Amino acid sequence: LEQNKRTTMYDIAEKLGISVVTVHRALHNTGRISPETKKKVLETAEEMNFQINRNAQALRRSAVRIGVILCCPIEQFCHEIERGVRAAFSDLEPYNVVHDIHILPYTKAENCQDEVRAAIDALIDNSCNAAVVFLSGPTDCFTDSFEKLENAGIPVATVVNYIPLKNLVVHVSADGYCAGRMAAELLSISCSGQRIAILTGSNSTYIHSQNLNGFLDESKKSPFGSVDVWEHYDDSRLVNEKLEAILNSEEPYQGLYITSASVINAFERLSKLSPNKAPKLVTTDLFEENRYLLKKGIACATIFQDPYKQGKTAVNRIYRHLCGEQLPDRLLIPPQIMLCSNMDYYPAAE
Amino acid sequence: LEQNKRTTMYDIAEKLGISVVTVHRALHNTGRISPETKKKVLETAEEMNFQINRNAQALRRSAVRIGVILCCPIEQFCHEIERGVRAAFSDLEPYNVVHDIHILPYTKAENCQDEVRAAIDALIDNSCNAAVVFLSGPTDCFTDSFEKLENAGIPVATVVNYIPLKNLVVHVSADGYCAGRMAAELLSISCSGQRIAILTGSNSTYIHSQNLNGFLDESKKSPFGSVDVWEHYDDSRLVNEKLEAILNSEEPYQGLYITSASVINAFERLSKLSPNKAPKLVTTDLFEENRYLLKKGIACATIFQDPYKQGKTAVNRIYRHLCGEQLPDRLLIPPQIMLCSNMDYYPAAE
DNA sequence: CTGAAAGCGCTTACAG
DNA sequence: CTGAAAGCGCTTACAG
Repeated sequence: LEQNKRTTMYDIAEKLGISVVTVHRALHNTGRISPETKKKVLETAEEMNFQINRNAQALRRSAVRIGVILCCPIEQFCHEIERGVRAAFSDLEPYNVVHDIHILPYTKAENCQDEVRAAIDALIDNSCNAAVVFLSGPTDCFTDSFEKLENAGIPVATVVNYIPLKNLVVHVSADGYCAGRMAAELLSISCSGQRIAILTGSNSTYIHSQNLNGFLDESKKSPFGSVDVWEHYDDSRLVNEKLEAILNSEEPYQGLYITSASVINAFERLSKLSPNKAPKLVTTDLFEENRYLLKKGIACATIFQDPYKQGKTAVNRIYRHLCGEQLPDRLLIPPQIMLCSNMDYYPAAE
Repeated sequence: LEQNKRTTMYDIAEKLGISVVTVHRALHNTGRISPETKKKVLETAEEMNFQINRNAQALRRSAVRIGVILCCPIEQFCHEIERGVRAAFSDLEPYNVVHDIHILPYTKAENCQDEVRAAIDALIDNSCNAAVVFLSGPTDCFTDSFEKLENAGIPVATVVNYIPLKNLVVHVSADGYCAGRMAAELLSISCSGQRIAILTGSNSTYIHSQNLNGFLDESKKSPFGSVDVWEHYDDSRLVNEKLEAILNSEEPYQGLYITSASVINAFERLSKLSPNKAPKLVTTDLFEENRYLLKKGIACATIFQDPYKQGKTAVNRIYRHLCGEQLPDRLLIPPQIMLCSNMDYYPAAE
């Protein structure tokens, strides 16, 4: 049937009396081409409602290689990112996409530096068509390696932590501000007008400050009696010290919001709490520890930032970029509220 | 580089000294082929880790036409399903997929019957390669039309409501049982040991009974003082009558769970409630009415069943089925908890 | 600045 | 039961 017929590059070429190669050059803005020809092609493409056939495109261009570098101190978190990344590649496998995954052990910071550099070199040597990068901690020390990536013309997607790169195509992360607001709103259901404690890393860490700002802004809407912020600077001893202080406060807290992965460090103490007497507890992410606390009724909810989806989305986006799609350069993954009754759906199986 | 090379059907053919056509027949279980040849091909494919190149496959087979029939009395809900369906098609457009969408006005039941039959005929006449179907109400009257679909060999995906069809490939729906559990768990945070009312359609409707069973099962874990079920049989006058009775109950209710779309009918009354005095309210889905109630603090949460995602997933699944992927025949979309602070993320923009 | 030709890996008639 | 040939719509050298 006629209606099944889509416009192809041949149709455009025929209409203008030029070759398909010229059409290709006009559409992809590549090689030398006269401005008038280009203009005519683009107009005609628009007019004939041309949409490139990605099957043909991907078939011709043959295998696409995407490199991935993950380096993160929180093992469970890193593992979920990796699972998401692998799931994306598994979906893309039939489309002739190959991958090059480097999971770097996060031991001493110095060790890691060498390995990050080596991994970046490997991506370039293997002539990857694109890269997905997740690095923890400061990245100033990698400027030389990043420059190599840029010079090799390899487009990059960052996950979780933003890195300012010239060839950055998209940054995928959780919406930490929204997560903080959700925690506050959730606690406000049962703790309106009461005393709240927040146990957090440090206000100078981007994601923690986002959580905190979200929480405080939301608190203005339906005020608590007070909101006290306890920082532990990601020091596991301080985590437990501050937690103890919160639990033994003379004026007791009715609600407690724990940001970041510090639940892992605080787990032993938290697991001994009794569900009915302890403050209403809202945690962050979905580590094994949080699952246990939810099942026991010690935590009433956790704000899940879906690292699986972050990893999966990053790979997907960079692939679609390689296909020529125009997409936004920033993508926020909405946090989700996990209770006991829905947590088995996450992390996603598919 | 050698490592970039994937096994193709030619590689298998060459290895076995047969033609690529025979390999194709073996892999797709089509046409006449000797059992030994077939066995050898399948073994070799496995051994050489053959994965079909879907780009080449889709390119050769040219345009795929997917038909969609939606018929539902709740306009906002139907609209979201449609948006999801269109989003899926928009993603698939570069892959040479065309669509045939029939949104049927849900007026009198009899009217709708004719239109459903006409739409099914249209799908067959246009030689659609697959269909996505969402029908409300009883479907016994359509057996003749369904048979035509079956005889035409058109694979079908159902959304929201299950229909028993021989050519059903996948059914996509929300997990209503989980939604009910989530509502109970959410209310248990602030209403443990207190009196709860559930306003629901009818226990004989599948989705309502799922919500209810989930709620009651979850209640066993952390018991409420009592849980009373009020049925309104989807009669808008009864909705308001029962709601009034709940709100004016001599022994007041501290929590209220409203299943299904009855919030739309109950909206006028609900919107007049004062946030602090009314029972803690948990609603279902994310209609304009729910958004308003969340913003005003009248509802504390709503359990979102993501019709957008249901529609989108259904189209995606049936397409992947056409590509030859083996996928589960049932897909439950996990419900999500919407508060004021995260509702702007839904329905998904992308 | 432009074009002719080959080929990516499949599937679909058609012939035997 | 099996195979030779054409072609889906692009992109990539190569030649001019």
